[in-house]
Amino acid sequence: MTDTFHSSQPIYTQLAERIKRQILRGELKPGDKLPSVREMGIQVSVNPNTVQRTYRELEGMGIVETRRGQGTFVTEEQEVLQQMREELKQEEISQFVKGMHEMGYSDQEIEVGLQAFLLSGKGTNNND
Amino acid sequence: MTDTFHSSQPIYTQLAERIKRQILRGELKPGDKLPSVREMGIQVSVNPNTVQRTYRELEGMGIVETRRGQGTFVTEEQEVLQQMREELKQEEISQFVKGMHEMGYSDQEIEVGLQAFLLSGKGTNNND
Amino acid sequence: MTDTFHSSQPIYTQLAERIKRQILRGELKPGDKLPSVREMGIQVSVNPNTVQRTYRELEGMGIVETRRGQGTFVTEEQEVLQQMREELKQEEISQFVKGMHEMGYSDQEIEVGLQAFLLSGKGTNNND
Amino acid sequence: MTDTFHSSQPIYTQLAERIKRQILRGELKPGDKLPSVREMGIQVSVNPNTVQRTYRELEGMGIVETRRGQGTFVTEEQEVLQQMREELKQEEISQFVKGMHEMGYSDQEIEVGLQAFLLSGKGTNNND
DNA sequence: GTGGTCTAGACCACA
DNA sequence: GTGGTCTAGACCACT
Repeated sequence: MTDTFHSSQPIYTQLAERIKRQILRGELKPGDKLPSVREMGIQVSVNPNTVQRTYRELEGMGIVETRRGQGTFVTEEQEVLQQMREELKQEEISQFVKGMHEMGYSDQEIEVGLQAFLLSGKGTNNND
Repeated sequence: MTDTFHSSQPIYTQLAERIKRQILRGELKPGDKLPSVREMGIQVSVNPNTVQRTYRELEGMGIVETRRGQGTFVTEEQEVLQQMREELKQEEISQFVKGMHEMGYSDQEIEVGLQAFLLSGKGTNNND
Repeated sequence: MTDTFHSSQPIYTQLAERIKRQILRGELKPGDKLPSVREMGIQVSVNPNTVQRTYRELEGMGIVETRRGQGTFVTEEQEVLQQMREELKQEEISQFVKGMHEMGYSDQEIEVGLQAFLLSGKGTNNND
Repeated sequence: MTDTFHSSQPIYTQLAERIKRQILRGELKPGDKLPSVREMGIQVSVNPNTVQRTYRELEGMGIVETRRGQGTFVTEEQEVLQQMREELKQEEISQFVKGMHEMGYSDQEIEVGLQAFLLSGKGTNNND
């Protein structure tokens, strides 16, 4: 995770997405402390101000909570996390479809292709 | 397009994928000349030898043709390009599903989510 | 086997041919391990990268299989080896005829000469 | 032609063969002067004594003639050259067949393969 | 100019 | 150890 950022989205948005994914992946659990803005700035080689902005955004969504003098923590409110999970799913799907469209695949190709792939069992994660 | 390469895949593979996508997107059309190995090497800031390996790989798949002293060109054989299109679709879907699984989404969530998204018309590309 | 390479063909091609011949001669049997790229590089006094390209080429033809950290092995797939045998026969014949033409022998001289030679029994390998 | 010698045959034999081929190819014509033993020794990077021996052998076969103080010349006697042509044909065929046998090809495979090749017209030298 | 080959040398991943 | 990748730099062949 020492990469830099690539897409045309603002960096703070990308960083927020990345943190959301880490939460979903379980790399960050409810109640966990996020790295300090300075620390995170170094880790992802980004200006601490940008990290600050990211944390503010996430706080606005209720995903993290800032406690003065202690740091920033992943919320323990399941409801919020659940909602985030749903929203991120939408975003991922949206991005995926957009990318496929750009490469000229039709909605039908995408849907049929996905179904075929899932049925073929190449994914093997039928539940979680 | 001055980025560098990121995943753990070899550069020549990533570059090949990128070129395939450019063909699908229509940024490179059948018969078009690709940048020379040296030129492309500068563009993506890798060694010309690495670019050449990419071109050789693509040539092996029949996607490009090289003409000594002239350059490397996108094939005009529709059949080959068609096959590439299918293969790339599979790859994209596979990567997408893999990523979703990593974030804890089940096959069903993915499929239902996709269908809902497509039906909602947010994609608006029903054909191409 | 300490010779170097001579014709105007690229070294990696000549080395591949040499290995194919060794397989046909039975000096290398299906399942046998080839010398490591470095070892072979020393044996034939070429750069290990050149040897690797040879191995990669042979792997592309299905003639050898490489196992990371273990080495490169002659395939055990008889079908592939059989096909290789046929192709190499064509190549040998082609080269022979080409050489004879260069020395001014006509097709007829070649064919009649060969038949006479085989009938005379000087070869004594009517079967194998 | 700056190569060295490779097979297990004595060098003077190989050199003699090479010169015979040059005559057949027309690179050396009847009456032409061969390089001096010293000169030839340098050209093929071989000891002049070895060249001397080669010339002696060729002279024994009547293929070249040595004229004191002038040098060594290709004979102008067509009969001798004709005979050499026949003998060389035999040798070439013999070597070819021997090589094919070593790789496990049967007489029949060789003959059928040759006929097929000549008929396919890939050689295109039906006369000379 | 173009692609093609080869080398020397470095570093990585797998076992 | 093994193969795999990548670089830098050289030289060749084609046009």
